[in-house]
Amino acid sequence: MSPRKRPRQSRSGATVDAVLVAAREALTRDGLDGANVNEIAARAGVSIGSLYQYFPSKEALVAALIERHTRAALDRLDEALAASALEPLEVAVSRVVSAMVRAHEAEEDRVLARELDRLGRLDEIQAEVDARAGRAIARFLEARRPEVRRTNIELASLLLIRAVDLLTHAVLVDRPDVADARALEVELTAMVLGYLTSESSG
Amino acid sequence: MSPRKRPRQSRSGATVDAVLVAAREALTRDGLDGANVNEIAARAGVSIGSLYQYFPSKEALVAALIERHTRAALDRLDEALAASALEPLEVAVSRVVSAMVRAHEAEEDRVLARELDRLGRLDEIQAEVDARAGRAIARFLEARRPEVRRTNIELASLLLIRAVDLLTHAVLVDRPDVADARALEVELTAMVLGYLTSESSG
Amino acid sequence: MSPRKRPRQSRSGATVDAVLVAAREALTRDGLDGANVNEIAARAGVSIGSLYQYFPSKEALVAALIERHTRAALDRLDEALAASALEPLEVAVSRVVSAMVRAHEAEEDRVLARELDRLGRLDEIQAEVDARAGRAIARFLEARRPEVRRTNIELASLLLIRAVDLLTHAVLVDRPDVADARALEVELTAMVLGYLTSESSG
Amino acid sequence: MSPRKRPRQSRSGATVDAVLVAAREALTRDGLDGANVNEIAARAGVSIGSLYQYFPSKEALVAALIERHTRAALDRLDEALAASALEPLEVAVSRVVSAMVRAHEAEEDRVLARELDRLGRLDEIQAEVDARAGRAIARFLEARRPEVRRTNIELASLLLIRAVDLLTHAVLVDRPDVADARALEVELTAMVLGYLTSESSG
DNA sequence: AATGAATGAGTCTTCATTCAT
DNA sequence: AATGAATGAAGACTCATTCAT
Repeated sequence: MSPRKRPRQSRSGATVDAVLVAAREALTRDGLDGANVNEIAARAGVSIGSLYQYFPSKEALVAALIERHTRAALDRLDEALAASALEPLEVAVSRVVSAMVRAHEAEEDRVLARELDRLGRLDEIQAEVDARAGRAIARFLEARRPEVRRTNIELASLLLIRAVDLLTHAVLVDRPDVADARALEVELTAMVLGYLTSESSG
Repeated sequence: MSPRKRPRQSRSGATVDAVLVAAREALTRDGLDGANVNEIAARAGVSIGSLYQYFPSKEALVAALIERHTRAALDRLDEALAASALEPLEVAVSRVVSAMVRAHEAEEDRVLARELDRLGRLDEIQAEVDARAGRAIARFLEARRPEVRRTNIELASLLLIRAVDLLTHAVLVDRPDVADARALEVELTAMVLGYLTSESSG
Repeated sequence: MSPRKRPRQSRSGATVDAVLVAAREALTRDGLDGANVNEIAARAGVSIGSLYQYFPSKEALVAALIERHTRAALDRLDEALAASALEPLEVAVSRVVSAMVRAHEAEEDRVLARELDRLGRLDEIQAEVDARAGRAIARFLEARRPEVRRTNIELASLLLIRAVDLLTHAVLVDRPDVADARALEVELTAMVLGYLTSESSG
Repeated sequence: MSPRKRPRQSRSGATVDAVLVAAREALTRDGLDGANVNEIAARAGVSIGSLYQYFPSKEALVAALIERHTRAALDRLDEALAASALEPLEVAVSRVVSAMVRAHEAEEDRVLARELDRLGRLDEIQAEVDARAGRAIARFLEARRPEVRRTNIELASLLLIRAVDLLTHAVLVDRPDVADARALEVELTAMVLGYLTSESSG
């Protein structure tokens, strides 16, 4: 299920990279089902046989793609959280939101992730990502109490992660006419702060 | 794109309905590309020929499905907004959020809509829905000033619509272990209220 | 195999005619296989059920079409032959050639006939037509001996019928840029006369 | 329209040939629409996937067939014309007619070409063939003046090409009972000679 | 290790024909 | 007699994957 072999030679590394680049392009353009493995191989300048040497199935190829990019996004989140540990809440939230919005400049990831929803495979990766991001955000929220008034930290973490992620996509990709990244950051920061500091009426 | 013919005999209505039901199930389960038109017909207890008599392509079938359910959701939103016109902001937001969360009981719609993103066709439907929902929410927000402090009403409307919609899906469908509809409503209400009443720091 | 019923009422006659007209148009435009019986019925303003009441199969429909138009062409040939019985050979040939070229103004017939080659059904009609036209031409040639020097009258008749027919089509339909009907008649007359009066060198 | 890829391994040549042979048979027997690509592949002992690797559509397959055989016929015509350049007209015509009649031993070509009339694609091939053959015949006729009395050389060339071609088909394929190739050659030679040397009465 | 030819199950769609109303 | 809804066999084409070279 994981790539059949770890690249051992620079040639292999180059091959794997070329395939991944071509695959990202194809997946982003044509979607999960629309993408054509033979075409990906051709665009990568690699024979279909070689591609299957490194990725034993289409699914494995896509999983590798997701994994690579998701981890990068997670690292950025961790960084932003660490960097703003000592800042006031407003500043910290603003920074983290900004980092997440900026991550969408590598927008293909989102498209890919959305495509992948249907692949059982993703669930594993997604679950791991959720867990790691959730833990990081949760730790942040706990540390900010009682300024942060939310009580269900797990739920709050999930909502925040998803809200920033999905809304960034919804605006920057689907409705770029309505706002740019800067305006979006302001609003999202307001939303997150408002949410964190408002009283539960449940 | 639209049904090929209007049913004129009583048989046809039943045929169309059976197809739509089977299609919804299949699309929700297998996605746009995964769904098999022949299988849909079979499950509907209808010949493939009959299916194509009413829906001249797979795309038309899905579009019909989306349209039907999207309009229903819009109607529910309008109702909730009208019903809470005289209520305090907290109550009104709570009601509207609740209505939108409940709309997700017909959750397939969202899955379908997501599938349809790749079909140019949807853009028309989606754009119309956005416009209508956006206008309704915008009117609501304007009427609540200055209690509502957001200034970019168009952007705020879009974010609210999407936030409630996408987060409901993210929780109830993807992570039902984290919260139920009731808990979700509380949090979303907090988020929306917090967002609407917090100060812009942009 | 022949139309299921003879039209007995004026309504039926009108129905049959409407179908035949629509069928001719469709066949000419789309070819034998391309033509769509359901569409023919629709264009004729007749239900598909009614169409099948009068023509029990697509084949029967096409056969009826061919038959009707082929007989008309044959009649024109007979006429031309009769009318020029007392004329000198040059004049007679010119007239007959002219009549056959003009017959192509109802050009659909040729397209139809060509399409029909593949239908076993046509063989019967075509054979009958060949026989009748062949006999008429043969009689004409026999009567013109010894000015007409051809000895294999059956073969000569077949060649003449086909030559005029096929070449008229080849020029007027496929290469209308090369010559018009008038120029074509001159050449065909020369060809036929040259052929009839040249010596066999076999 | 042209083969999708050039065969690079020895296997492929065999595949392409096998497909072409099976296709010719099927097309000749069932016509353009009647022929079944899956069946052609099966008969060729080749997977349907392989067939589509070399011929990306049914149309491309037929076009390849036509092209291959049409060019061969053209070459035979050129040869015959060159070989009889110094002969008396009677001999030259007899030779050329004979060559063209013999070309119909690969008779399927004509059937195929007729089928292809409806495919726009053929027009290109056919136009090129017409032009090349027309030029060759025209040159021949010009060189034989004033023994050849025709004045509209372009028209005469077209008529001769088509007459020999179409009549050969009409007799040898449709009515083999009426004459064999030898008898046909005699008559066609008489027709062509008679046509070329008779006076225009236009 | 790489190549790319070959495979064939799977899918959408069409259309001649039937038959209940 | 007419209608038109329903039928379903059939066929063109795609693409993930295998394997001989």
